[in-house]
Parts: sequence; structure tokens; C-alpha cells
Amino acid sequence: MVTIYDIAKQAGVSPPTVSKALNGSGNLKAKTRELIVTAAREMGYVPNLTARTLSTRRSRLIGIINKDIYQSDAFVPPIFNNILGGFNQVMEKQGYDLLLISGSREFLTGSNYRNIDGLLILSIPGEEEYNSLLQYRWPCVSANDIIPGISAVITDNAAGAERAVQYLADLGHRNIAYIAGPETSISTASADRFQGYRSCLAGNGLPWESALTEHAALWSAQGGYEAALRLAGMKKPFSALFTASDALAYGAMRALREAGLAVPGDVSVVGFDGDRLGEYVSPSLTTMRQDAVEIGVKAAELLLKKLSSPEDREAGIIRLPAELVIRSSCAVYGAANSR
Amino acid sequence: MVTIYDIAKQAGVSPPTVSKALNGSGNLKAKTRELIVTAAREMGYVPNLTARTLSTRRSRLIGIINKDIYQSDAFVPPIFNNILGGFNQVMEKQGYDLLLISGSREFLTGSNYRNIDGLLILSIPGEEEYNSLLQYRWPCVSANDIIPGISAVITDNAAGAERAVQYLADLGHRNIAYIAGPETSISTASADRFQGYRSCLAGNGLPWESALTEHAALWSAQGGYEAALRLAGMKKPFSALFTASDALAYGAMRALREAGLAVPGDVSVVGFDGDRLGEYVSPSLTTMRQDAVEIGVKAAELLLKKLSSPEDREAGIIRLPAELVIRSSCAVYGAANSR
DNA sequence: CTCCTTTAGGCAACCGGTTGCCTAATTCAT
DNA sequence: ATGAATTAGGCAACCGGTTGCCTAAAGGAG
Repeated sequence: MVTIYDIAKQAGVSPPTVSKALNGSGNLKAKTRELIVTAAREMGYVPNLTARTLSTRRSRLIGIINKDIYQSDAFVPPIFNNILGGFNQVMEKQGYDLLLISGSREFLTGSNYRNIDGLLILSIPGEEEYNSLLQYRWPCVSANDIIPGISAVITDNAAGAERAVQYLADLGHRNIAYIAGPETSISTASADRFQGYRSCLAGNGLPWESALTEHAALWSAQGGYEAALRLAGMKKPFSALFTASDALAYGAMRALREAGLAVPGDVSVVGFDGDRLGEYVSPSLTTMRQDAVEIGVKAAELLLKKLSSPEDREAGIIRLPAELVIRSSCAVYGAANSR
Repeated sequence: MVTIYDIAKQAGVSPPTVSKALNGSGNLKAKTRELIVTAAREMGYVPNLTARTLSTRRSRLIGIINKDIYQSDAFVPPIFNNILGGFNQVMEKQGYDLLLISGSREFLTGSNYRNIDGLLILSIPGEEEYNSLLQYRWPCVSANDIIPGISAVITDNAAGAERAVQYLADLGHRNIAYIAGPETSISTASADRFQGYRSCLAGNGLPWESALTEHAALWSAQGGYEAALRLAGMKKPFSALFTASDALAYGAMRALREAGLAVPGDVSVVGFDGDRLGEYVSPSLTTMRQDAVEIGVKAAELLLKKLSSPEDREAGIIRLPAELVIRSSCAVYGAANSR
């Protein structure tokens, strides 16, 4: 591996001079600088980032926290990959690499043992890690979830949920059920969608019936399946169902089928996420599309801003609109409707 | 941040002694060692891995290469996340962290600028990166794909494809179509499944008809959809379809529906992957399940072995069996079959 | 009590960079 | 040509660890 010492010898200067030449710092004669830069290129020099990190205390490394990736058999919604893709696309251009933070080590030690410059949170493991996070206050952005005290880029969940429910209301549905995601003490994404659901009901003069809301145990098709079975088992009939994610909707549609309810004949279903896959299930799923790539891009930009002005501790929240994607899982109430 | 210098001062010893005490090296009196270890614990010491890496030339960092994650709007099959989950589960216990390698930097410079100890390849970007990889020969394992000259942990694709096709043959199907994934010059996964398909046809005395094989342009539902439309447009009828992935099958099933073909009434479909989601599409998808978590675990174990014995350059391949998961996308030939 | 062996732990150098300061060299004015 | 002002670039120290070697201290034997 070629080092600045090799280049220094080759160019007949001292190592610090090489460093200055390559970084554009210091007062160097243009000719000297050029000599060094040329030598570096010819020798195929690539700076050792480990050494640079030790010296400058900046690693150009962003930690990625995603509890779901680390549960080895977890269901990871496609949206996470797209967020990460958008995020990386921006960060890569700025010379940052991404470090998947294993388990909770970096957190619980609170030590930043790899000299991470900043953090992207996709989903936070738990209370303990959250507290550690707040305590150490590294530059940090949360994507797709709101965590009190931390900047976030997120879909406008409340507005998105309202839009979805309004669509169902506009189709004439009056009994609109809801399957929420699991609630955690920290995240508000699920709560925001729920709130949008309720406020839209209210806006349409519809009462909220607790019997028409079920909480899924997991953000997965399995969770949606079980929740929908519970809903279908209730005495309260419904002609429409809004779910807090697409995966929940896939599971719910299966449960409805098994309960003898046709989609959209008996029940109209709207999901939330905009998975590509929703186009391919049967019936294809009407959903609120989140622009996952854009969330990642915006999160990266926000984090870069924080990195360049560390004194700015403001916890801003950027909300991106969700877009209604009409496919074929919804029908006008009463068209072929028995309930 | 507390360093060994702080501990040294506190314990009244020299920094190297602290290092030796904490690493269990050197000849230290048991009492001294204990004194130091206690002080370190009390002071909340966590070693700075950047410094340690610089000194030891070992980073405990594994690079992850996955071209798909870096295409910001790509379809990343769930299996990738599960492989990574299994891999991380093992690596984490050994104190390794995972670095997502941005774009192609680390490759094309050939420099290992972050002092990565080893590499996990999930999907390789292209020829150029591949050549660079072979040239530098870092400890490296490929998961879920075979790359000439590189150790791999992979599902036995040929055997799995044979099993899938045999299942269709056993149901009485004679005209079994196939949708392959995109072929690349490097990877053999798709080719292996194709070969399994053909050898199973041969084993059952069925001729291979080129009109019954289509290559998808992408490993996605969209790719499967388009390929199946082409198949359906051909004059050659078929009563069964095997696809090289589940995502391809989802797309294909939609295309068949649109072409007026019922699944499994007119066409039986078998996928490959074992996505959880396949349970929730309609009809639920019969598929060959790959044990993605196990692939990740085995890949980690193999890589750890390579890391501990760098002289061993053998490019071993570990093949894991795929398991037939019978759901409801297949029917006996002729039961309700018109073609 | 002395001498020799063993052991414990310190010193110095190194990993590959970066930075502030200071001096040698150059430029400019006189 | 001389002196002052400016500029170019080297020196030394530092980031936080690890390692080999060497010596001081402790222990044992006679």
C-alpha cells in the first residue's frame, strides 16, 4: 500500500508537505503541489481513511440503525431498501460510507468506537438505545419514523391516512375499519396514521367505532392476517378497510378471502406504502405511495447539513406527501355490496 | 472519551501495560491486571477501533457488496435481507461490523482504504469490479451466487429446480414452461436453475422446447410479468410454469390472469425463493424455499474460517438444499384443465 | 547475604495520516 | 548589495492504540 511517506520520498519533500498538497491546505508553490499530485496519481495513492480518521476525528462514516435488518428472519418492507438506496446515492457522492450498526454495541457503550460522523435511523431498537441516542447527541436523522427530539424525514402520515380514508368515504363507505401497526412507546408513525384515520372519519361525520380498529402485532402480512381475522370475527360489519401498511393489507386480504368476503366486492381495501408488489397481487392493491427514495435523499441532505454545522441542534421534521395510487382493490359502496 | 492513557494514569501504570492487561497479552501480575481491568470498567473505557485498526491492520470490518441496494429504486428480494440478517447474527458475536461498500470506490481503487478484513458479496456490480476482486484477493465469500474463483454459499439451484419441475411432472404436466432470470456473464445462479429445469425434463422423457423458455429482463415482478406475456403470446400452449424466483412468479401470475388463464386451473405455477409473501398472494404460491438465514450464517462461518487462516485460498462451495413448499398454485393436469 | 534466575512492566517505535509553528529561502524595495 | 517582508515547506507533536525488547525488581538457591 502506497503511503504519503512513499510519495514524499519520490517527490523529494516531507510527508506533511504531501498531505498539504493533496488536501489543498498550507502554502505550497503551485509547481511543488503539481509535482506531488502527479507523483501520487502515478503511484496509485489512495489515502488510508483509518489513519485519517484517527488524526482528524472525522471518519466519513455514517451509522445505519435498523433493528429489523438484524432480526435474522424479519420481514423488511421494500421501502427500507429504497430509503437506503436514496440515502446512499447522496452520501456516496460526498465520500461517505455506510456502516450497519450491529446490535446495540455502539449505542449501549455510548462510545462511538468507530468514530462515526452521524447516524441514520431506520427503526430504533428500543427505549434503552433511544435514551443513549438522546444523551450523546450525535448528528442524527430518522427516516420514516418520528422520534421525539430527533430530526426526521417522513411521509406525512396523518395527511396520507386522511386521503386514503377520504377516498373510501367518497366511494360511499360508512363503516371503514382500520388495521394499525404495532405501537411502540417511541415511534409515532403508526399513531399519526391512526389519527389521520380518525380525523377523516370525523370530517365526514362518521363516528369512530373501537370495534373497527385492530392493532397488528407485527408490521407484516402475518400481522395483518391475524388482525383482519379478529376484525372479521367481530359483530360489527364493515365495507372498507384501511391498513397502516401494504404488507398488512396483503395479509388482511387473505383473511377476508378466507372469511368469505370478496375484495373489493364485499370489502374495499386501501394500503399504505406503495410497494411495487401491490400491482401484482390479486386484486391489485390501492394504496398511498410513499416516495421512499426521496425520503432517503432528503434524509441524507438533512444529515449533511447537520454535519457541516454541528452547532445547529434543531430537530426539524420534513414531511413528504403520500400519493394515492388507485388500483383495483376498491369499489363503490353498494355496487355489489351486501353489507 | 476515555483512553488507555487515562486508565494508565489512574492505575499508576504505563499505557502499554494497560493495553496488555486488557488484551490478555504480556506477562502481568494477576493483581496488576485486575487493577487495570477494574479501572477500565469503572471509567467506562471502550477501545477506539480506529486506532486499533491502524496499529494492528485488522479492522473487524466486513465489506458488503450488493449492487441492488445501491440502485435507489431497485427491487431487492426479501431473501437478501434475510441473508444479511443471518450473516450479521454470526459476525456480530465475533465483534465484526458490516460496511456497505458504496458504489465501486473500494473496488476500483483496489486499495482497501477502510482496512476491511473481508468481503461478503450479495450481488456483484460488473465485470470490472469482479476482475479487481480476483486481483486483490481479499478474504471473500459470495452468498447466493456463484462467481468463478470465489468461495460461495448457495442454494443447490440445479437440484432445487429439478425438484420443482419434478413436482409439476408428477402432477401430470407435460408442457412445462420456464421463466429464467437475467443472465450475466459472471453469475451462474440463473444458469444452474435452467440446467436443473432441462435435466428434469429430460429425466421425464420430455423434450425441451425453446418456445417455452423466456428470459426476464429483471429479477422482479415486472420482469416476470413481461416474460409471461411473451410466453402466453406464443403458439405453444403450456399447463405449468416454473419461474426462477418468486417475484417473477408474482408478475407471471398477473400476466396469466390478464391473458385469461386461471392459476392453477389452466396453468400451475411454481416459484423459487420461499418469500413469506407467497403465502398471501392469491392463489398462494407453491415454491422452492431457500433457507436464506442459513445461507447468511454459513457464509459468515466460511468467511471467519478464511479470516483465521489467510493462507487457505481454496474456493469452496457450500450448497444448501431447497425445500418444496406446497401451497395452492398447482393442480393435477387435466383436473380442470383445458390445454 | 550474595548471586543468579525469573518475572513484571516500562520505553521506544510504529501504524498513516494532520496540524501549528517556526525557520530557511525567496522576493521585493531601497 | 543589503535589509525587510513575504512565502515555502520542514519539524515535531498528536490522534489512540500495539508490539518487541530490555531492564529493574522480585524471588529463589546456596
